[in-house]
Amino acid sequence: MGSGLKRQGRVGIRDVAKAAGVSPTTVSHALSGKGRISKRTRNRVIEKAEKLGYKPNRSAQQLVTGNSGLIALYAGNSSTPTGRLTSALPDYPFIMNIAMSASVEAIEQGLSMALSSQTSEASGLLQMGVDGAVIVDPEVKDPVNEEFFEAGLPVVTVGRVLGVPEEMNEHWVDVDHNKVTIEVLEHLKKRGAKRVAVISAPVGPSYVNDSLEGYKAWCESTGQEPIFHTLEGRDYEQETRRVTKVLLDEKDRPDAIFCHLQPVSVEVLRAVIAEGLSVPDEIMVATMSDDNKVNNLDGSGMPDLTGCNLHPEQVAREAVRMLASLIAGEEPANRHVYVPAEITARESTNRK
Amino acid sequence: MGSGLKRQGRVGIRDVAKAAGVSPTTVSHALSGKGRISKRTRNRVIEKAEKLGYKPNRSAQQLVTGNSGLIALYAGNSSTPTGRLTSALPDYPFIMNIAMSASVEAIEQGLSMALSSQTSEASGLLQMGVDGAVIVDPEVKDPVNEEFFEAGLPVVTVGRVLGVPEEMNEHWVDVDHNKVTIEVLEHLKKRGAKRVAVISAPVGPSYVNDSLEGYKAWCESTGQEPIFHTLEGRDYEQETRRVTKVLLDEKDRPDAIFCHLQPVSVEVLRAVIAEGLSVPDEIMVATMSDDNKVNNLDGSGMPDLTGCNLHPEQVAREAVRMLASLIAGEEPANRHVYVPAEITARESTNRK
DNA sequence: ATGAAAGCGCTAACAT
DNA sequence: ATGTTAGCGCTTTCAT
Repeated sequence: MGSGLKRQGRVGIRDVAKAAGVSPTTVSHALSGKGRISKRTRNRVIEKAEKLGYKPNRSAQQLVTGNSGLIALYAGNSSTPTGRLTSALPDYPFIMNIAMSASVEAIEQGLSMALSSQTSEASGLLQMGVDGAVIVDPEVKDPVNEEFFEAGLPVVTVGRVLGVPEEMNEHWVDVDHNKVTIEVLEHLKKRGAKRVAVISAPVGPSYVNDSLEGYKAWCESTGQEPIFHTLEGRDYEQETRRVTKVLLDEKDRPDAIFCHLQPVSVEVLRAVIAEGLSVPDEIMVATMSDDNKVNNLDGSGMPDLTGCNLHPEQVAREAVRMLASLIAGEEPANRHVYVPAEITARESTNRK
Repeated sequence: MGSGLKRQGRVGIRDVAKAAGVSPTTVSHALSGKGRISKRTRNRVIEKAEKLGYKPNRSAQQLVTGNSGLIALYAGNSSTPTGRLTSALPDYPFIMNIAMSASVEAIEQGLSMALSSQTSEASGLLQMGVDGAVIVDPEVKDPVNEEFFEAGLPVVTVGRVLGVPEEMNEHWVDVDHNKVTIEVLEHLKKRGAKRVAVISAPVGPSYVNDSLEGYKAWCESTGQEPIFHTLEGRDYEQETRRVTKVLLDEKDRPDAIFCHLQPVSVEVLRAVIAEGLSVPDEIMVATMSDDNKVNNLDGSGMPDLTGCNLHPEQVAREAVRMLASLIAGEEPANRHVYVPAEITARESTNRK
């Protein structure tokens, strides 16, 4: 026997049944909304259940339904270029946030969650009988997507899979990067920016496309000539310094730079200041990926960085909730969810 | 019904029993090592089980044993000073590594794992019926420790709880920071260091004590005067620059600097180079916390940083394994486990 | 609209 | 040393 000690006095479905004066079956139905039950009894049952603090025993539910109650959170290493100092930064905090929140939401949904960051682990989880998966920043070429798809297991992605038939990526949660990009651009404009340049993350994830489209549309509508560089991701720091130098040396120099990745913004900040230019007066800098634990730079001699709150916690929760629905055999309320994001203005764009 | 589709043709204990010509009970006993069974039949059963690819149904096991099969990984925010750029760095990769590995090991142990980083979440998990917890870098004052202790639930810590009676921290996994510190110091000495200074992480976690003790012992045995600064953790970058300046301005300047935290080392590297001194020829720099994804600085114009492989994956696995034993009601093989660590020499200490 | 009964896959008393 | 029996707490036919 384990340390379980047979959870003393835990209230079960029978206790609720007795208290409500009905059968266990009725309680089950009332709580799951499956059978046909009169409103009155249902409410009575629910009330009693809450009053007694009834929590269904997940093991029993899983045993009878045949589910394992386990889901995988797969955050592939795709977007984690290895071997460089700064390259680790954009991903860890974001994935940590997602993982923590997803884990909590999973618990609340009666599921538990296994993390995996490698293809082999993910396959292992499949073998172990997970009920479904959340895949963060999915890649088309990643075999994990296909494996789950072929196994017929429900998958919810965070970010869309670009370039595949819709039925292979039916369910996703995403941030409206297009919209938040435009919000940032408008903010910069309002603060007096005349020419806004963009330093983009390497192509691949859908958010890069989305943001760049937003930028192009905004340029079109405002008549500004688009100026953007897409990083290759081999060496963020070096590339960023190079690109920044190029931007600053242009005859018609941009007076605001918007970067997708937070560490890139920091490097831009460094480079701009090193060049003897003032932030935000001569150049404003903003980032899309933001981490409030990280962007507050005071004490480092650099201005706090304007960023976007992409609400990773909410993204994670929505994804897990959607997956839970799918596992329960329900059609989720929405198959596509956009989580709103908004700018967090700080010192680096506070031009007066 | 869920998508579980009643796991078709899944081999159960009865199938194994039939194949081995014994009863289900015997199979159960043979596989768990509980009852008294002859060696011969046990082996036969095990063989058949493997051949048929038998995997026990966790839900059924949990239902009957009364365990939830869920453990908590609690990595408190203690060691994560907030609000500063670099302060996020030391923790995220380490905790990510721990979390991922722990998660995988949990699965292998038939458990699943919920992440939590906040007291409230951890309490929530307790209410939800977790079977035990792994607590990373525990703090004495953290209520989470006590809550679990009082609930009588098994806890394994990663790092020791300092200053509490032994029975409140019976089970832990730790890295031998004392030993690895001395290994680094010896390495530096061998490379020609005459005076080694240490910049220590803020006090609290046991590893800080352990490493500093190692340093003091080493100083005593080599006759070097100890030179160390302990960061307060308010602003790593600024503090580090200040401390480094002080060290470099001493008349009898140290020619090697060992830091606990990787981002601190990077800042030291910057400061030393900015001061016009060469690494490793004039000053060697090394770090204790290391991340191979992060310490490889080439391309940034700075030498790769010598660090220590603290084997976070192994630490996590040991901790989960120990916890699994405790949950199963067994006395674990060891109540204290030291995971070996070793230096990873790189360019920043490669003085010829 | 509600309930009785069967059983998910496993473990653990209690025989033998 | 091995088998028999009785559930763990829940869902789900199938009656009523």
